[in-house]
Amino acid sequence: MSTTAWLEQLHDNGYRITSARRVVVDTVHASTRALTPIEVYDKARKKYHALGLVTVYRTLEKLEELHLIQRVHQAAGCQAFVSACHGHQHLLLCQNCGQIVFFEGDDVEPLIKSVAKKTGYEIKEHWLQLFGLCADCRSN
Amino acid sequence: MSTTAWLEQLHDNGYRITSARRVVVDTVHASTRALTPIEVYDKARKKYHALGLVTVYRTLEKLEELHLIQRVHQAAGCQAFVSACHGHQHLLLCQNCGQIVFFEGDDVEPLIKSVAKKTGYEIKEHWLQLFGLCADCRSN
DNA sequence: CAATTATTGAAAATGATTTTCAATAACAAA
DNA sequence: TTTGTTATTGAAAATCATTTTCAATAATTG
Repeated sequence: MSTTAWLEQLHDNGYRITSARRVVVDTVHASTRALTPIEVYDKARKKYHALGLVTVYRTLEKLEELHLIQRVHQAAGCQAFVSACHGHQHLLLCQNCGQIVFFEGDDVEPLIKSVAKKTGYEIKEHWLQLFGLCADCRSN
Repeated sequence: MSTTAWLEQLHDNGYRITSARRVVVDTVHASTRALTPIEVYDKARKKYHALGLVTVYRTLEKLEELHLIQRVHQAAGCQAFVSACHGHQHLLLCQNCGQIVFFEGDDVEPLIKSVAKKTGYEIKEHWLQLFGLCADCRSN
C-alpha cells in the first residue's frame, strides 16, 4: 500500500490532505522500525520544518483509527507505531536493530479453540508478538 | 505461591520486609484482575493508611524484577500488573470484567519454529494474549 | 475565487512516573 | 536485647508524555 493510498484513505474519511499529514505519512510509511511520536517528529521535521509535535500525535491517532498503522508493545515502552496495512498480522521484532517483520498466524486458531473450550471464554481477539534477532544482527 | 513466599523472595534478594511492602504484596496477590499503580494504592491504603504512591511504584518495580508480577498490555493502556508466579504463561483477559486466566502455550512452539525458519530470525521470546468474554459475563 | 470549516502550531494544562531528600524503620551483629 | 548501619519511607519537586485550548491559517466545496 503506497503513501498515496494512505492519503486517499484519509481523504475518503473526510480528513483534509495537508503538508503536515503528508510528511507524517511519508515518514511512518517508509520505516521498517516502530517509531515513537517524537521520533516521527524529528525525522519528519527534516522535510517540513514547520511541523508541530501535536500534529504528529493527531495524525498518528487518525492513521491508527483507519488501521493503517498499529501500536507496538515492547518492554521498553508501548508508544511506538509501525505501518500495518496488510490486515491482521503478527509481529516479529529484532531486539537489536528494531527491524519488524510481519507474519500470518493461521496456526494460532487451533490453540485459540482449545483454550476457549478449556476456559469457557468466548475469544474475540488475539495478540501475538515474537522477539528475537534478525539474520543480519545474528551474523554481525 | 503465597504472599509469604513473595515476601521471602524479596528478603532473599536483599530487600527488607516493611509494612508498606506487605500491604502492596497482599493487594496484588489477592487480585484476579490487573491493577494499575493507583488502583493498588487506593486498595492498599484501606489497610495501611500511611502508604505513599511512590512506594507502590517502587514495590511493583521490584516484584516485576523478581518475576512475581507481570505487566498487562491492553488497548486502554499498559500500566496494569497481575500476579505472575506460575512461570511462563499466557494471558486470557475478559474484556468485560477484567478477570484474568492463565494458560500454557505449548502449542505455540511449532509456530515459532516455522516462523524462525521462514524469516531467518533467531526467536528469543514470545508474547501471547487473548481477549474475550468469560463464562459469567457471557451469560449475564 | 470566495466562504466555510477543518487543521495548524504554540502554550498551557493534565496525568503518569521519577527523582530528591531528610526522617524513619528494618535488620545484622554484638 | 540494644545498637549502628543502611535501606526504605512519604512528601514535594522535577520530569516526561500526552491532551486541551485557542486564534491564525489553509484545504476544500460550490
